Amino acid sequence: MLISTKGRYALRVMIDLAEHQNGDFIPLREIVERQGISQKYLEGIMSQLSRAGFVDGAHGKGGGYRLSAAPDQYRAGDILRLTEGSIAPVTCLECGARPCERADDCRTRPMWTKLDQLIGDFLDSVTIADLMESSHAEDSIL
Amino acid sequence: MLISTKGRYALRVMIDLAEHQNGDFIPLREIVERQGISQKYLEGIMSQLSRAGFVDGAHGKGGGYRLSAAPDQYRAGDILRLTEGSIAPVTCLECGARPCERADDCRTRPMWTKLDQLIGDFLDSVTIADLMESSHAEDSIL
DNA sequence: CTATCAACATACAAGATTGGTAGGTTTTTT
DNA sequence: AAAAAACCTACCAATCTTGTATGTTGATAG
Repeated sequence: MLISTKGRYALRVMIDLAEHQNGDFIPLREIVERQGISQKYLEGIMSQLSRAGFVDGAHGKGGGYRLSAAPDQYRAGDILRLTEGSIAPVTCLECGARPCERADDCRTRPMWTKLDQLIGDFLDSVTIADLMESSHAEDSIL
Repeated sequence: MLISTKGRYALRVMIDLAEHQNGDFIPLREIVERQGISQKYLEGIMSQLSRAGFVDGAHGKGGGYRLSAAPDQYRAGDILRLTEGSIAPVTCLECGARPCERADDCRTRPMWTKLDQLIGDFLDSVTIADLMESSHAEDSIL
């Protein structure tokens, strides 16, 4: 498994925020009701999205979260890279991994590199706007 | 991480067997020396490859392992599916996963399905022959 | 100024996965 | 009988996953 619930939940929350955006802040409680996700678990994820600037959070009554940009400005790949830490298919390609001493004559490395690009390029080609209910274009990438 | 050491080691062993095949059985000890992998750990992986019929194993002196087919008959995807159990990027797409009750209006499912196909098709397009040292074709897929 | 709402923070934990190790048994050849 | 090598089972420590529990901080309404 490449993508855990953390990344999948993050995407679903971003889509939910996009589909229900009206300028106001949306309290997490509402999202949790619609999506059926543990609120406490989501709080941690939201905190990450908030610190990264993907969403704005507001305290107190009338508070909640809202997107900080238009839905088509968010690439699924970026949201997943943030919440998953890495979306590399093998640990040797993870950002910050100490280089494998066998890398130079590793027969499989070119394959992993290509797969990594394939995955990254695809997930970067999908935006939150592409994932919204309203998005049913004929030329959809999905 | 999609592919653990188990799958990566399995691939490396298969490539090693392909590059050193001469009709004889190759003892695991030799492979371990060349690849720098824990022998005891590898034994478990070899047992899986053997049961699946990907390699032939022979006991006793002069024994060891050898490929049961030509290198171009092995798809990387098949070896990884066997050793990893699944190469689906998300648990909801794993073979045998109980269907998600939200699947029908899941906004992200089409994306995961497409990603799953992308990964599977790519890994099925690569054979052990493609990964051998001798393989340096101009039209290489890698 | 206080009650309430909601984000934000930290600690804990059960269960699964990862990446092995330890110790032995079976089969084949010499 | 001895050696080589596959094969088998059990165990283990560390990490990741998917949360729960228990708060604290900040904003707003009355």
